[in-house]
Amino acid sequence: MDLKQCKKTIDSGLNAGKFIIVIGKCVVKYEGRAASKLSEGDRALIIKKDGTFLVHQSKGMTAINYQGPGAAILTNFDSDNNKLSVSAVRKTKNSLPGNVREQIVVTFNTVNFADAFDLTDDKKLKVFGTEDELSNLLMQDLHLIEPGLLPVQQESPLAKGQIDILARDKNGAFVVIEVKRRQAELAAVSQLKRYVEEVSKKKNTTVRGILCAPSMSENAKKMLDNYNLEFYKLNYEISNPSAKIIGLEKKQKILGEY
Amino acid sequence: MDLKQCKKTIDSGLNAGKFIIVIGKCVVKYEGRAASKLSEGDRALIIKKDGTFLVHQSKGMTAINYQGPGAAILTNFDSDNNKLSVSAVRKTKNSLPGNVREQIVVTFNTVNFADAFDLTDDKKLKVFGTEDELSNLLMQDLHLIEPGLLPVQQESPLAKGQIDILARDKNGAFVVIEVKRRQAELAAVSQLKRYVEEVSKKKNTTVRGILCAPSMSENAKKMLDNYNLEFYKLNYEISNPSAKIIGLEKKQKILGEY
DNA sequence: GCGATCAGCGGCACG
DNA sequence: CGTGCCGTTGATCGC
Repeated sequence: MDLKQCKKTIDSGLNAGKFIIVIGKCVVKYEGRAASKLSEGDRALIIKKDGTFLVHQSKGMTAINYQGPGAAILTNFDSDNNKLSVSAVRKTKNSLPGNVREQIVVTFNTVNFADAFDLTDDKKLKVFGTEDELSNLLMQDLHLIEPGLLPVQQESPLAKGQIDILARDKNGAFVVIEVKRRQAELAAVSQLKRYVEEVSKKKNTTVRGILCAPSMSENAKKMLDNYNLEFYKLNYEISNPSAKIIGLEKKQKILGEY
Repeated sequence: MDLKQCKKTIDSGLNAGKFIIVIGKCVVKYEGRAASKLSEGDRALIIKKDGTFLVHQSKGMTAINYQGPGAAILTNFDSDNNKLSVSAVRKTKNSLPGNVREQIVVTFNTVNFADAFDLTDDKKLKVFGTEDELSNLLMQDLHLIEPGLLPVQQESPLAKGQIDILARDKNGAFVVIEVKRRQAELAAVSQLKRYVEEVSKKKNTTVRGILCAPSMSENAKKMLDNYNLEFYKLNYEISNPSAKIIGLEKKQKILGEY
C-alpha cells in the first residue's frame, strides 16, 4: 500500500475520531519512563480516539509498545526514504526525575493495510468474583470464620483505610481480616502484618490477623506462622450472577517439623 | 458484512495461522477465574496465531476481555438468529478452586470488517532502564552509597534469592539493598523489611536495609523510619543506549516531629 | 492530584 | 511446575 495514501487514511481517521488500524513492517522506538528499541518486523498498530496507541506483534497477549489514553498522535511521511512514521507523545503521569515526556515512534517501511473504523461504545464491563465482592459477602457472614466475630462499623474512624475487614472477636480483641481472591503469597502476608501492626499501635493492644484465601504458597504459610497470624481457606464459587462463599476452613499451624 | 462469510474468513485465517481482526457489534461473556458480562456495543476482536484473543473497546488501553496464548478458538454461525459467535477456551494457569476452564464468548450481531493478515515477527524488545539494569550498575558502584561497602559475591549461598544486592559495610555488617526504578511506596518498604529479617535470622546478627529509589511516598518514609531502614534517593537517566546512575543522595530521618 | 491497592493482572526467571 | 517479583505495569477509588 502507498505510504502517502496511508498517511491520509490515518490523518483523516484521527480527525474523525475513529479507530485506526495499520499493519506493516516497522521499527519501534520508545523513550520515556524507560527506553526501548524493536527492530524491523510485521506488526499491527492500533490508535484509538482517546489517544491510546498499541503496537502488537504476531504473538503474545500484551502490546509490545504502547501509549495510554491522552497521547497526541503525529504522522510524517519521509518522501526521501519512502518511510511513514507515526508517533505518540504524552506527559508521564508518575513523576519520574527528569523524564516527564513519553514518546513512541513507529516507522513503517511498508504497509499492508490501513483503515479507520467508527467505533462507538461506552458500555461498562460487569465483573463478578472480585476481591471487593468477596470481602463484602464475608463481612456479612463473619460467623463463618468463628462465632462471636463482629465487624467494626465502617463509621468508626479506625475502620477507615485499606483494611478489608476490621472486626472484634468474642473476647473483644481486634481482628484484621485480609481477603484474597487467589492464592496468597508472601506479599499478602506482609500486607496483613503491616495492618496488624498499624492497628495494634493505634489501639495499643494485641491484634489478631486473619488471611482468607483459596490457598497459600508454602513460604507464605511459614511466614504467617512466624508472625502468629491465622489462615482460613476460602471456598467460593462465581457460578451465579454473583459470587457466593461456600465455606471457610481453618488451617492450623503445622507443628510437626522437627 | 455477511456473517457466514465472516466465519469463513476467520476459520481460514485460523487455519493459516494468521492475525485476525473482526470489527462489529457484539456482546461479550467471560467465565473462568472470575466472570464478566459486557452488553452490546462496537468492538474490535483480535485473534493471534498463538491463541491470544483480545476484545478492545473504542477507548482505554487495556483489552476489556481477553484470553492469553494457548486458547482454542471456535466459531459458530447461528443461522436462526443470524449471529456469529467466536469463543476462546483454555485452562487457567493459576489453580483456583473449582475453576480450571476459562471461556470467553463474543457474539456478533453485525460485522463491519473481518480480515486475516500474515504477520511474521519474532524480534525481541530491548528495554533500557529496568530495575535489573539499575541494580547491576549500582552493584558495581556501591561506593556511591558509602565508602567501604562491598558486594557479597553471587556465589555465596546467602546471596541467592530475590534480594537485589547483598553487601557488607566497612564494619562487616550485612546490608540488604533494594532498588526501585520508580517511587517507592509501602509495599517496597515491607519487601525490604522482609529481606532484612530473613538475612538477620539466617546470620543471627543485626542487618542494615537500604532502599534506593528516585522518591518515596510520605507513608513509606514513615514506615521506613519506624523500621530503622535507610533511604537513598537514586538519580539516574536513560539517555544513552543504556541507563546511567548519576548519583545517590542520603535522605536522613526526619527528627523534628514533636 | 497523590497514594494505596487490586487485577481474570501478564510476563519472566529461577528453583 | 510453582512462586516470587517486576512492569513504560494499568485501572480504580478514597483522601
